[in-house]
Amino acid sequence: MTVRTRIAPSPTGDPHVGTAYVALFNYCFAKKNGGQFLLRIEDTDQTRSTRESEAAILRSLRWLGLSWDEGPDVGGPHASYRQSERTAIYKEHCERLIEAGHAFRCFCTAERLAELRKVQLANSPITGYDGLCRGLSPAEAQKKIDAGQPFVVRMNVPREGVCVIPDLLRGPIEIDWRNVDMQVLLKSDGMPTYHLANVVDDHLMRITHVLRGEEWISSAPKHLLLYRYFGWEAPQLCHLPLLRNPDKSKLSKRKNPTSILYYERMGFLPEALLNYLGRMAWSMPDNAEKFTLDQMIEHFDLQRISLGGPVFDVEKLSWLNGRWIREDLTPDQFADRVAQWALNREFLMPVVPLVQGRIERLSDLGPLTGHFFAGVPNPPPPADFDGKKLAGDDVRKVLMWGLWHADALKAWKADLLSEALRTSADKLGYKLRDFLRPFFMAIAGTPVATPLFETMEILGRDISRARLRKALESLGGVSQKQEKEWRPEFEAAFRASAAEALEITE
RNA sequence: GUCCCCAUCGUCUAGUCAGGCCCAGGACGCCGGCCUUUCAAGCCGGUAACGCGGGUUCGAAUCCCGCUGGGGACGCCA
Repeated sequence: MTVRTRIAPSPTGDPHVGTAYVALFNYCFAKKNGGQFLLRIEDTDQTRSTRESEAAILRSLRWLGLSWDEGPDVGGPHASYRQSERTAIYKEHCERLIEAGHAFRCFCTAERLAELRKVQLANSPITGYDGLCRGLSPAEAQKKIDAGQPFVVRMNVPREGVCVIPDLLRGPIEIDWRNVDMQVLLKSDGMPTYHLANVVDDHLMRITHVLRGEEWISSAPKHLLLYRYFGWEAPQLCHLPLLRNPDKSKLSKRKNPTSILYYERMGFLPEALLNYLGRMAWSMPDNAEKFTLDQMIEHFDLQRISLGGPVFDVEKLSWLNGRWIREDLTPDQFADRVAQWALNREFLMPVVPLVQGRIERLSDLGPLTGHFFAGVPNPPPPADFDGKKLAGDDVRKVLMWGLWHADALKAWKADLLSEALRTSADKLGYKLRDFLRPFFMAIAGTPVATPLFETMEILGRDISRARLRKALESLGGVSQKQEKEWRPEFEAAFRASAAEALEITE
């Protein structure tokens, strides 16, 4: 049996370094064993998935040097590799489970479930579906369906005994079935949940080994149970330790840049980033710091994974990147890399309309566009942030609002930024011109620069956010207490926003 | 709160499975020095860890138990 692994990202945002990390391990494991590595898009969340995000993920993984034997762009014998195009398959499998008595239709409303949850939390430590609809007779269920009542499909779960999860790294993990919820398998919109789609696809696509994040351990019993219900052999499971923020919590964009696009724009070489991810929880037999993807494959061994969650340390990544730049590029290659990175049409064309009309000599380009090539530089001195109408504490407040927008905005587009910041200026009673000055200082480092919203779009969400954050820090930072004081006003301004993209989602 | 996972320098880690070679090695960072027209880079040196308590053993970072600490999961998100 040939080894087959996969990475199954959900296209709901910027490509995440955690995705690359898990992909790398799956890739190395497959290649080490002469097997195949697949890419499958898990876009079953219709409200959050976008084609744009999917394209960015594919592009980023390729940029890193990872390739897949089967996937939505390259096809393969088990197409489609996009779950939204496989809904008939999931429905049919779900039907099978219902007929076999392994699943049931549930007509409970969101309100009832919320109420149930509240009562449970108050009375016991266990939450979860109470099984009300499981008792419905086929006739009763049919009557509700005929009446047009929306429903989901839930799986039956044993009420006693333990589930043993054979984890390749941790040995058997035991979880009591009591702690496993009657998971929804098919949502009321007809889409499968992760649990169903994942199991069905991994089986149909002949996946033999599932290397995934540790966060999945607690739902592994559901997956194992589904394999059993279907009468399928489950793949080998291996849960990788999670990448962490410096405070040890699971790596998150609020605390750390997590987008691969950020690292690309910051000027990290793909081979250095991949090398660094390979140093997360894994080591070469000789403890080498620097190695290529091929070297990693050659020496790859699951036993060399350490289980403590590694902190993603940008300092060390930078050091490693420096070594790759200094030690592995000829002058010619270095020049090519610089061209690839920024001196190319793809990057420059969006910049051109921002500069062509405002220069007299080409040499004006340096000072005018330096901020496009600067990563996250040190901000100007605090006094430079003060304008005539907006100064001191208000500067920090305004930048804080900007940071909140950077977290909340559904897409990082100039028009959305424009709307968000114009509305903010209005709500806070500033003229746009006064309001924007701190942003120019934080983003471009000078009040004389390319148009702000377009500039921020080109720089990307993570770079922009990092610059805002750094500017705020240089201005003395914002205490949690202060943040709490300011937040309600911001939320009040946008919670009921007419523009959906500006809504605050907590 | 409940369930589960984890535990070596501030951080990434080697060593743990097959106990002695470890009063714990390497790397990042930091500090100092050398080199040098600056700054880097490079070279040399320093700083700093087996979470705690019990066992088992002639001997424990390594095995067992407890505690503590950290993390994850408890969604019609993945």
